[in-house]
Amino acid sequence: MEQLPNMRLTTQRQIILEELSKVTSHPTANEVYDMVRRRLPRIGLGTVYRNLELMADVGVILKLEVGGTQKRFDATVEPHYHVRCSSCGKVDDIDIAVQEQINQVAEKASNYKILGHHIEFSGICSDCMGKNQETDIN
Amino acid sequence: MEQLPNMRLTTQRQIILEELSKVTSHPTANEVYDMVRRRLPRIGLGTVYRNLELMADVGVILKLEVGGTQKRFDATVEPHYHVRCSSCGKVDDIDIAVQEQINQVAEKASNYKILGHHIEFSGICSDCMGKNQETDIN
DNA sequence: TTATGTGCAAAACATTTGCAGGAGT
DNA sequence: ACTCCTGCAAATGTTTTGCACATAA
Repeated sequence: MEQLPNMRLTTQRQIILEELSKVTSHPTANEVYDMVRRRLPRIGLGTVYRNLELMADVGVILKLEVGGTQKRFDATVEPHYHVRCSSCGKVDDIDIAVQEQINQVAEKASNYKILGHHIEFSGICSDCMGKNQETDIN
Repeated sequence: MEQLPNMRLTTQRQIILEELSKVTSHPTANEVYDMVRRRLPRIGLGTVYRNLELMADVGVILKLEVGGTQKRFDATVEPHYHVRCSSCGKVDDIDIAVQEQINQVAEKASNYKILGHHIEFSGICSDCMGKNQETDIN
């Protein structure tokens, strides 16, 4: 699970990637499934999971393991950071400079061979700011 | 779920907190359950989940939503960062300075009221470094 | 005494997998 | 043709929840 293998170009894969590329909302697998199903009504949820996982392994998309119970996916693979709304669970990009140098700092401070890092901010989005933050915390 | 309510000091809660405080391994709920069960054999897994969640809400412990499928818990509540081994899934602390200032940078770059951030490094731990990294990726 | 907490078991989610038939190359 | 892939459904793994009984305050 690391190199591009004999990976076939199937309709399902094309459409999953197209739909994911259309949005900036970092959808969950189930949300991708819903999006794709409008065009391919007979696609299985398993296929969506298998292909999202596969594309993430190959590096065509990004798998975000952020807070909340579900994994999220992102068609933007360039390194960048995220905010997650503590109230509604929405995830947005944070467009600030990537701190490349902290990998080395972290490597010196640990026994690990550091490969990378991700920053997840938490906060309250402008939508939830208005309504006195209800409940959720998805 | 935010202020200390009429929270009773039960045996279960004391022991869960004691056991979690003994380790630095960021155990999952199930691992805490196993640790606690040695002392309280009849405790239910639901009780462990309920109390870990409750203590995290109140701020006595930290709930880590790092990569992998399970949440992890930490008795150290002071802000600090983590590394996760891409090979075996182990999570360790990374003892580097907390970048307090980036919250403001992020707030300017977004529509969010930023409350905090967490950095998760990924890497290969020294144990996995030796054996040419097997499989897992828990 | 009485509201809160617990154990147990079932339910609810999220994700993975086995398999028989289908489709890229 | 010959793999690899898909749909379907069942299995797995994690977390949550309903309820009757127990217990801290």
